Amino acid sequence: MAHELSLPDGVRATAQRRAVLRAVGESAGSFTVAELHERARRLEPRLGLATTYRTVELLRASGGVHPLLGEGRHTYVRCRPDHHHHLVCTSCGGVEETELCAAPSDAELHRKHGFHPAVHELDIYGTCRRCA
Amino acid sequence: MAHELSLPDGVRATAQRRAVLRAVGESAGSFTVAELHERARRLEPRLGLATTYRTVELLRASGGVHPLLGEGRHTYVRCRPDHHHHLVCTSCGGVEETELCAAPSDAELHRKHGFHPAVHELDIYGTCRRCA
DNA sequence: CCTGAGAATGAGAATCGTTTTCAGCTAGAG
DNA sequence: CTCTAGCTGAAAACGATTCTCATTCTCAGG
Repeated sequence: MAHELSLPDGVRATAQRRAVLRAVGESAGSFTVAELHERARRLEPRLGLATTYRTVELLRASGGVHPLLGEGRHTYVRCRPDHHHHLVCTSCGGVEETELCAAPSDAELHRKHGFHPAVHELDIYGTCRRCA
Repeated sequence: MAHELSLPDGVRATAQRRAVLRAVGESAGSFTVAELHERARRLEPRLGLATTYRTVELLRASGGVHPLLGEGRHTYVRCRPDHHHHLVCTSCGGVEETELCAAPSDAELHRKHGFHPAVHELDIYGTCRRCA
């Protein structure tokens, strides 16, 4: 369960960044940057909002978090390094990961559309077990 | 090819809304609201930015456009009413639609996760024929 | 263990996209 | 044609994100 998040190579390990990393690791579902900031601030009160944004962007670029298509506000979820997609509950806002994936094959996309896929994002919206 | 976009029932057909509709219809790939506003303004110079936002929201709610997970700014693509997904070229920004779809089955999602899927969004990012 | 270079930081200003406000305008039912 | 609820533009307000810059801190190399 506890895949450890880590910073990309070549960036410095500061107390602030560690606090943001831990806060992401402790997060259950989706979160906004402001929520993350508030949570990480309990671990490191000197953490500023700007640094939280900067760290989230680092994590996004290195695949540690994934942005969701939210209504209005931007939310993120923590990501595992392996392939997976998200089950977003429209009732409670919770996000589950699933390894289930059945995207069209690269070959089929290329044959039908001349398209070379690189990555795909599949977010499934619905109702989770708890809210059913 | 030319599925006609239309306004939801019960809203008035004003010159401004018609201009936005035409601008969406003419759009090739993805677009931001600001770009759409600029384009629609050529058809109807008295169109304000706020109305463009309001009309895009109308279209989004009625399924005429679909928001994309962009880097930074929010972009939209025009949508057909039937089921489809998007092939987004990360090189030229063009968006193609595809009817190819292979999301995990409702039954499997329910069995493995207790999740009741309602809708899903699959956006495939890569390189289009032209940019290959 | 020091030290220095430059990476990272917080606070707050600036910026950007989006929504709201409100007084005036207009589509369209009757 | 008339009347009214719905729609509008302009500008202000708003919230999220980025930038600026003086200061602090990390850590590679002595």
